[in-house]
Amino acid sequence: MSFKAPEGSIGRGRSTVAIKESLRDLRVQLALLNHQVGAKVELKDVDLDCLDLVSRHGPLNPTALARRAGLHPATLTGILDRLERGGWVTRDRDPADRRAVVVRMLPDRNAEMYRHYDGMNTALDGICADYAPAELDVIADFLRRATTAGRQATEDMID
Amino acid sequence: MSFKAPEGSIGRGRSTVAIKESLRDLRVQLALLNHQVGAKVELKDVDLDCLDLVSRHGPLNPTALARRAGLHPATLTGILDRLERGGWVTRDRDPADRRAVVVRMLPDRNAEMYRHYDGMNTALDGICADYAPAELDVIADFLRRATTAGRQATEDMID
DNA sequence: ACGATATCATATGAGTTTCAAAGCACCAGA
DNA sequence: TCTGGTGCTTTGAAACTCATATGATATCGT
Repeated sequence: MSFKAPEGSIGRGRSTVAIKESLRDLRVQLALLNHQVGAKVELKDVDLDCLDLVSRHGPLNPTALARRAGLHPATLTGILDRLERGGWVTRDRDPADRRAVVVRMLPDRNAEMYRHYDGMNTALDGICADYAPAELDVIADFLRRATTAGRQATEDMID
Repeated sequence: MSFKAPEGSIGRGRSTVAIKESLRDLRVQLALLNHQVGAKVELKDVDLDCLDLVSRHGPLNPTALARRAGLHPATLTGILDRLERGGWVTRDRDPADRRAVVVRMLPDRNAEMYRHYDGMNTALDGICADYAPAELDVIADFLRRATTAGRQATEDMID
């Protein structure tokens, strides 16, 4: 997917290669978009990634988040400090296990964050409007499967 | 695209929302995959992004790269130091303008980098194999357009 | 129930990174 | 040749990452 395939190993079809190239460009571009959003809200790229994970995978504790993000637990303390200082998340003590901490994104701020992606969102709405419902289903399906593949590839790499 | 839409603003169709959600997941997942690759080759996430840009947009000078990556020129010096030390890129003086520097990725290393994405690549080949050629074209087209939208949204954010 | 061990988050400290500003080398126009 | 502008790097201060140590709590074995 990332970085050009050596000459010998062309994939089965032209479109498959095109898809992988586009996916690579898309990744970089979304990273840059995120970087700009991060600049707006005064957060590091990695902070935004963590916030995304929290917002997505519900309330979770720092250790689980660190594992998910591939970061050292101590590093996460600093990241959570910034996120908490900025009012993006709360750190609550788990009543069941008082060692544990539960990180939770604040809903209002979620909406605020969403606003920063407004341009991209409306652009995507416009793009999607050009496709037939069946085509949209194909695209959605592909993206889901690509994500799963990415997760698998990432896990396989941790050894 | 990133972060959940407020309840009121559901998009036109179910699939469009699903696509935006998946795109968000995909972004995070690819960032994590990159993070792991970065760990393997002892490069920071941002280094890998820059290397990707160099590998993609041909030989270019640090200033142009800094603009593309949304980074401070001084920051790029450090990044290029690491990339050069690791033998990923070369810094050549431009003979026409001896202030200028041309950054160029070394082809051998390109192939080596490609190997780290092997798992993801074969997974994607497998996924693509399940689609008809016409469907693959639809997907490739969508990804291209989404990338363009991302680029536009990023540029609009720099003001 | 009690002590030993494990787990969770954070503090500490060393090494690294980022970025603004200054500096150096070079180019181009007057 | 002077002057201003451009391109990259160095400098120094602040911030960041992460291995290890620490303190608080939980769980296991007996």
